[in-house]
Amino acid sequence: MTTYKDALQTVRRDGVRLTPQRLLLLSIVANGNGHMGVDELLGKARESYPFIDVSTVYRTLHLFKKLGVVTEVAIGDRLHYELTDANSRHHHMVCRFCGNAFDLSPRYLEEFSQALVAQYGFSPDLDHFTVSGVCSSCAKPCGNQEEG
Amino acid sequence: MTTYKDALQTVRRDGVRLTPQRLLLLSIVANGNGHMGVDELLGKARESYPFIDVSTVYRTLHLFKKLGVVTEVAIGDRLHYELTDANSRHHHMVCRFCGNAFDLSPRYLEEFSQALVAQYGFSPDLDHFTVSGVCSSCAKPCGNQEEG
DNA sequence: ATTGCCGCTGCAAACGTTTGCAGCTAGCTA
DNA sequence: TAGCTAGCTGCAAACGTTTGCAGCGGCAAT
Repeated sequence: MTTYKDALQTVRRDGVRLTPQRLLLLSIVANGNGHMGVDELLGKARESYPFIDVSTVYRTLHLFKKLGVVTEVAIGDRLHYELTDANSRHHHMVCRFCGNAFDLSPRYLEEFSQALVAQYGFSPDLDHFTVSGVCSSCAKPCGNQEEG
Repeated sequence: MTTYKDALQTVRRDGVRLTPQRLLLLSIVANGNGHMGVDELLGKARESYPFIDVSTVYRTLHLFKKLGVVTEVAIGDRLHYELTDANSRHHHMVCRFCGNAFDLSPRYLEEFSQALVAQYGFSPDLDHFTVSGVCSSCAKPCGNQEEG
């Protein structure tokens, strides 16, 4: 699992600088459980460096996303950020009742993707795909409480 | 094509009132080309009724969406609104280069959906699905200009 | 070690969207 | 037709995110 060190190297490219703020944010994303929003990241960052600004967090996350170092995952209305791990690429299924996220194997999307290319000549971006729905637990008759 | 009249009836449900503002916005969405953002809707609405407020547009669109009368389609960063037409349900493929939206037959998603239910017991919400990617025109060697 | 360049930061203002509130009005009742 | 009530509107302020700007600081050349 070399993703964090790979990420560091990636950030150094093209005159992009590895500043303390960026190191801090990268380590927070890397050590986080993988599903942190901007608020959480800012809060954690301020524990180490209280002067960091919200705009720096946004700018840094956008940069990391552009560099492919972090992945932005839309869960409900919120955007979450996690370290991109090319070796264990996966997608998400998010339950709209309980909010839990489940991993989804890429194989189902591969079929879908191939069909689109063949039929329409359209190459879908399916690197980080999230689909909303209802999970098996919440689908049970007694379990479907919204936002449980 | 009875969608507009159906929509009017739907809006009357549950003590929800049919105000001039709502009628106006509904007719604009219904007569629009199907891909209008909040700005455009507000502008069009103000041609008929200059005093209408942005917040009313947002609130009305959210209401219509909740009632299932309009469909919210994410195209790039923008949200577009179109009248829901249950009889011609379709999905969208949006090209990230030229921004054009293409209709996608639901059959490909049905296979995908069935696989998810069978494999994970997860029922995806695929009523209004939008996938980003690159269209056949922009995939040609000379055609891939961003935001063309 | 000093200099200069250029990318990054924090601040503050701008932007798009949401929310609280007081007054207004659609639609019901008589 | 008149009156009532609950839902709706416009306003303004709040919120989360983005952008412009002046100054700071890392890096490379000297």
